[in-house]
Amino acid sequence: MTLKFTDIEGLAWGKLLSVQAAMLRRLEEMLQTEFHVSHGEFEVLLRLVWADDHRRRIRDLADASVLTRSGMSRLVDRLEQAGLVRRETAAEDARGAYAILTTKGQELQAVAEIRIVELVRERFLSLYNEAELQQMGAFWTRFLNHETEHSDS
Amino acid sequence: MTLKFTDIEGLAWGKLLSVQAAMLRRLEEMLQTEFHVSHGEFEVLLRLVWADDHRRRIRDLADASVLTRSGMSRLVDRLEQAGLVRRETAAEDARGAYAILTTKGQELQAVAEIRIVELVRERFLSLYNEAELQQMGAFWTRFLNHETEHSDS
DNA sequence: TATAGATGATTGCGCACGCATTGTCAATAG
DNA sequence: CTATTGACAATGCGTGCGCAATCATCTATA
Repeated sequence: MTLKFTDIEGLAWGKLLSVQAAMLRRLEEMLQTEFHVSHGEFEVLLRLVWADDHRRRIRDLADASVLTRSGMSRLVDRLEQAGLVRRETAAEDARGAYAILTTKGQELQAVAEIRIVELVRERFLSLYNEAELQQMGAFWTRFLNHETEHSDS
Repeated sequence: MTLKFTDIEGLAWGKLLSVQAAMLRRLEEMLQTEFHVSHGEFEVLLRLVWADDHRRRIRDLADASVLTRSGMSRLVDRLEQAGLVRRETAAEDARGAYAILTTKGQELQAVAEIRIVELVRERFLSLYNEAELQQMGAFWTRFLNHETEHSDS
């Protein structure tokens, strides 16, 4: 057990950071210039599209993201301001609030997703064949399973 | 060319985001609690360790990072405040300034790096064998080469 | 040499975030 | 039924960042 990364480790780990930084920068830029939403905001729209009735509790949205509840509360503020989402206090638990996708939000999400798929395919996925993509997926699944098993912090 | 990701694409791309988010959260937390520096601040210390004379221009540090010049200027402010770095105006170009590692900064970097290697090995690298790590490295190298070729934006 | 334009670092301003707190409500115990 | 405890969302405050403007300096051109 040495104190520095080996060359192989340095490539596998260090460059992983660069890859995702490069891709996220591009995505952020595209979403901002074409749709005036941040990547985080788009992710919320996407989760609402996936959800039953196009609605999710603020708490759940926060837990599923990198943000805290307060951060998510304000992110929903901005989406509401932009008319992409509306709020509704929960019928079954008056403490909670739902964020609900509006028609406008749904439309924006659909178009933005098409552009994202285009961009990710063009700059990332197209560099690998089917078998390689499958292998990557297997790598990540292994990591995420291990993560949820060991420490659900 | 369909409008949505295939399952394989969704794994290879979507989960990549989760993997690196999970790892970065852990690293941030460790660096903050054990060494009171952010991940970005540590990265600057690391670059200074690598540099000749342990000194780099603020401009170069910014370009090599995700930050703008102004952001890097303030990051160096904080490192200076903490006594990990000192500033010096450049002899060869009086517009510029160097950030220079202090002994204290060098010591902190050395210890922190050991912990980072430990953590990354324990939670990520240890899940894969040598061949798999090599393959990952090849994947990332392919991406980064393609990226620098095509659009140096 | 004089001057226009480019470049490096810094700073004012606004924004998004986390932390800690508050207000509201639900659930459980007595 | 009441009191205590815990959970959800919202908000005040502090912080780190980008953008744009500024100041100092370098470089290129006439």
